[in-house]
Amino acid sequence: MVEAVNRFRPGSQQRGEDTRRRILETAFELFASDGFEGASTRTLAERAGVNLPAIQYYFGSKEGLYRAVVEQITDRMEARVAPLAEHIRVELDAGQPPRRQLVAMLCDMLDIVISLMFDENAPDRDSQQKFFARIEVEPNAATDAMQDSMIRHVLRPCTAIIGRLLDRPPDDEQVKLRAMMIIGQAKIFCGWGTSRVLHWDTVSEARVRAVQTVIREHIEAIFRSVRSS
Amino acid sequence: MVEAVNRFRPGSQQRGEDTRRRILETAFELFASDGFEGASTRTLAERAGVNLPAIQYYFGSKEGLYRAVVEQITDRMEARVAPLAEHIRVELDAGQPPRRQLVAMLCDMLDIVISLMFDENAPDRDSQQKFFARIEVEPNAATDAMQDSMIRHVLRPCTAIIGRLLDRPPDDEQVKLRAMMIIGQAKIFCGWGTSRVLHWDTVSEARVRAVQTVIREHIEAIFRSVRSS
DNA sequence: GCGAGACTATATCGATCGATTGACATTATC
DNA sequence: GATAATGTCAATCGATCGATATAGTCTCGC
Repeated sequence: MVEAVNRFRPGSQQRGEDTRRRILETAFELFASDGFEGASTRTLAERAGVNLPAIQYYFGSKEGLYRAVVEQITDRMEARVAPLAEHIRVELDAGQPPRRQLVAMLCDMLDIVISLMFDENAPDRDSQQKFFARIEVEPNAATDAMQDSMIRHVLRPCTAIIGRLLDRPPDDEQVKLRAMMIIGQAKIFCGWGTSRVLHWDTVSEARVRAVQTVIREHIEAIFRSVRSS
Repeated sequence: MVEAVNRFRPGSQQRGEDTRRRILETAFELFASDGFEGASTRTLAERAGVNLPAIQYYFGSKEGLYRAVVEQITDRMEARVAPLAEHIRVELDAGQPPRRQLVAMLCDMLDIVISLMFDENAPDRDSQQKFFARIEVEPNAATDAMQDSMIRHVLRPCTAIIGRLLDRPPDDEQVKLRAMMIIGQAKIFCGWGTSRVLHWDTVSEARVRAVQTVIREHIEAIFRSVRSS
């Protein structure tokens, strides 16, 4: 079987590009609120204003569309985190930074995570939070890759820093525990945080800074008390 | 239409009681791993070793079964938390406890939450964690009630204590933020915690205590540094 | 302006879902 | 042991799902 040279490329023209983007945006919102199985391709097509076969046309299958959504979020997350992750790696490789700098880098990382949760002036902030909560309960090849990316770009730099702060290897169990707990302080806002407890219908920049300030205080307090044993 | 006086009661006899319990257990595991829409009544009936109509017979509908599962978990959670929640309420009503006692009570509450996540020697610990993560993304009349229960029995006592520690009203935004973050340190273990980062295939009692010890240190460190402003 | 490729529309397929029917088996009660 | 209540069973219904077949429209290069 000879493969055709000029394969057709969905979304290569103007009209198709718009349609493809519209499907992707709607799928992001619908998958976030209803999940992969809960979101039907029919309501998705209707809400996006496209035909039912358009999903198969542009993304191959419903699963392919889900993959595309996850990869988009993963890329967005990596783009925001990667620079700091690289900076941390370089600083730690250069030697032993002073304690104050280690804590500062850890706080900077959590700042970015917080700003990711409350993605400023993004209309899909709510979907973003819901989707982050969903990857915990929808095991998948795509979501697994996203989790790996988050572990590599967020958790691993944190454990590296905390390992230095506690004078323990990065894969030490206590180091991993503390890293997870500190990240958990930010991750809690993916769930019933903003909607049910805090009644934040609008997320102002001041509120995001408030969250970042509090988590900074917690981190600094923790590593002012907890030192290498 | 006259209502019959002697309504039939599914599960009132020995055999039916066993069947009912078997369905409930299997539903707990299946809903936890596959979600409400992902879990089909057919695979559920097959795995529980019962017929397909047995679900409607004992629980009215699939949704009724889901409700029963959620209520069972909610009751289990309330039974573990309620005594301490009441103790905290009484102590705070009596006056202003010393700072040390406030922190101790907060740590005790988190101890219980941790032990709930890692429900010792329970065969369904994995399902428990998954289900706790699911209620964040599966809005429902039943899950909403469970969230309300968790807010009332866990979050509210924590905010009450933290309000005293910071000399602020319990509904102060900074108080609620700190309470959520502290609980988030425990809640993080519902997700990719035990399985992907820590590679805990078995959860020993020592590991649970390790988590409790670390979170105690964090709480004590936070309120050693952060005081009323 | 015409033909090829890019894109959209209608109708429908097979599979699976939750729920129901109606008959049968078991158990309790008198 | 007869009768009614309780529990189980195979068969099937209508609805909805994801995917496809097929035909039509639009756009751009020549």
